[in-house]
Amino acid sequence: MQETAERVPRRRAHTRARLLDAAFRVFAAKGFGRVSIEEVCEAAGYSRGAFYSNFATLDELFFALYRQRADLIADQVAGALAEDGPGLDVPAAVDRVTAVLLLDVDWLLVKTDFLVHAARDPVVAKALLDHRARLREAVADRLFRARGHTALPAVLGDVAGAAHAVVAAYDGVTVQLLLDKDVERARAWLKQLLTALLTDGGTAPPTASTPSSTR
Amino acid sequence: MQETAERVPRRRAHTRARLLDAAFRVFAAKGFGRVSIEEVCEAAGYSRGAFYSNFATLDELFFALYRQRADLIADQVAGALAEDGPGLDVPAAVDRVTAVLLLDVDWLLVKTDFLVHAARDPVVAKALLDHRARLREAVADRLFRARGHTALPAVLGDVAGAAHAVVAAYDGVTVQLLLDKDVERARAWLKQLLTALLTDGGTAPPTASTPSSTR
DNA sequence: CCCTTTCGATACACCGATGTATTGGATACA
DNA sequence: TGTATCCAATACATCGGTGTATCGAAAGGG
Repeated sequence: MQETAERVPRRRAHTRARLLDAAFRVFAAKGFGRVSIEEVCEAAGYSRGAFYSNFATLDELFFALYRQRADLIADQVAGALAEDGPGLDVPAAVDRVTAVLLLDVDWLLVKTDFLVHAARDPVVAKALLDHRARLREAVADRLFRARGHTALPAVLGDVAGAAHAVVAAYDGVTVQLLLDKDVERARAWLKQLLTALLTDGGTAPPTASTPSSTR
Repeated sequence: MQETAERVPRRRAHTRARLLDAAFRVFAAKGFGRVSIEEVCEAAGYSRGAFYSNFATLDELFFALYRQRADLIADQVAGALAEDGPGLDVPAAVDRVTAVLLLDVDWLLVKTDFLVHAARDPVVAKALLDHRARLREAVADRLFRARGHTALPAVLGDVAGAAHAVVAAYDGVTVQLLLDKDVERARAWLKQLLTALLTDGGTAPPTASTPSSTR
């Protein structure tokens, strides 16, 4: 509790924010399924009264938490994608995006928990699908603007198909990262995958050696 | 309890098997985090005594369950990969493998639950990484045997790199499948992705139209 | 066919978490 | 400053799940 002289505009908002932050930490550490309301409150420095005053259920808090962080990430990605002119090179954009996407393993943990949760609740699934669609559209727009500078492989179909592939690659790399916790390797690997997907054939192995065999 | 006259060699094995089957159903339906020991026992038609006689904890059962099913799938995949001669075409193998891999959404649900579980327990993570490594090796062997018939894109590096990419693609498609539950689409999409990854550039868009834009 | 061993059912004691109802103190507004 | 409102803390009743200890019955071996 080290908020020195932090002005509180309306304490409700403050409480809510602290609960969300605490929830993130606790969820990341133990997983949604193994967390009790009490634990979240304790981590936030509140009693259960505060929780029930702000949320009806743990699920509701989880949903709010996901929405908050996901929107934040989406903005960062959009920013990274818009960062350069209309038609510049894809590899640079790939670099910036991978830097943003694979930053925080804790977020990936929470995100995957949320996926598992969404997979069993159609309403939540809808929300997640919407979020993913927005991300894909941002990617597709970017690819569309870069089209002509870098030709896409025909196998993927149109630009939307390529965007789909980008997201799939991201998800795939995430899984491996969750297990080996090697962020740098994951980032290099994602770059390589995206390069393989977005450029034609054996054009340019940019740098990095293959993420080795065994691991 | 309709086991008519089923001979029981040693009932312990039978009980264990039924518990595992029940666990699979219950885990798939509600998610590991939301399942109690009692629920599993009830679904299996046993009392908690049977459970504690066979397992020490729910985690242990979950681990056993994963191992059982994962080995089974691994065998099926190995079979699908070995099915044709030394150097035949990759696309055919891709078809057979996707048919095996994306068969059962329930299994994907349980598998993802297990991933989330493993991501927070190094011992379990190790087991899962080993299993994935075995799968990758099977794929790599197959690709190695096909090498020369179908050239791999240079961006992926060696055969092991390509195998890595195959698994990543599988994982990526799985995520989308868990949300939209559209197995056919997922299968088509995985084929397309693998084709894009394993063949050079704009060779041959085999059939299927791109999995559409918006969804 | 009996006797031993093994396995699963039942009963019990024990938390830990939940949700609600109530209370006291802070906050905003006049 | 006084007052009405809002919000989080506390107390309480309850429930579902856990693990253990005990018991009865089925299996298997002689």
